[in-house]
Amino acid sequence: MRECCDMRGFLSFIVLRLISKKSMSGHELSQEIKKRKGSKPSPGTIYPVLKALSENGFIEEIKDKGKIKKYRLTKKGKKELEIATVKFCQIFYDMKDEFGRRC
Amino acid sequence: MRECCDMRGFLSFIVLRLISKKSMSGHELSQEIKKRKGSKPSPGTIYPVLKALSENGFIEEIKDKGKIKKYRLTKKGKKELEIATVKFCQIFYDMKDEFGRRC
DNA sequence: TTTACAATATCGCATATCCGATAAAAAATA
DNA sequence: TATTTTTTATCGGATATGCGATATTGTAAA
Repeated sequence: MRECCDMRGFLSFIVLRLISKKSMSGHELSQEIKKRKGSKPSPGTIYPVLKALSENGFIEEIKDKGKIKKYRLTKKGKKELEIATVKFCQIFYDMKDEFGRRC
Repeated sequence: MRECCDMRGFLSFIVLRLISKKSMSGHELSQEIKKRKGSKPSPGTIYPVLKALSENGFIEEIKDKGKIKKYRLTKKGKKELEIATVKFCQIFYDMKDEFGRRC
């Protein structure tokens, strides 16, 4: 075991959540994720995730020329995020207390 | 993509959390996880996880008569859970609001 | 004791996740 | 425009995660 509870997985979920609040580029996402997780996802991690989310119609590019490509949620993506959030809350409902204590 | 955000991973974390509240057997854990996630982990999933956690000294058996083994956290396991919980809160700190709204 | 059942254990397989290296493209700067 | 830097894209490989099938073990019931 590499490390118990290294919080793998959930990267798509985190990305959807971050984008839902503010349109972001791959690079910005990487930086925000580094802030939270401590480690920055490698380019080989983040871009394939964005590609997959894109291909599945959950996010879409907004690119005005001269600027870095950013992503925003689609309608489908919003639905997906809502579903995932509900699931998350069901699974971790008792983390509420932890958050209350720690944040 | 199987499904975006299917909440894979985190099984060890969930197990540690559940056991931290109440000593449980593999079977009980499966049932509680089914309640939360909707799907029950297969025996081929849950028992290897318990074995790994055990071998790493995070949990230990309390065997009261019978074949039903229950597990409890060790001191090392408590530390590990604390570390993981802090990390979790850092990554998902803004889920606090969601919990507030939904639970 | 024999049978039936429930809980646990293990195996092989499929897929997902993530990384590092490398390349390409775009933007910024000179 | 030419050059450098930043950002994005892709590929191969390593490891993790989880499933289903099967076997084992222990318990209770017949």
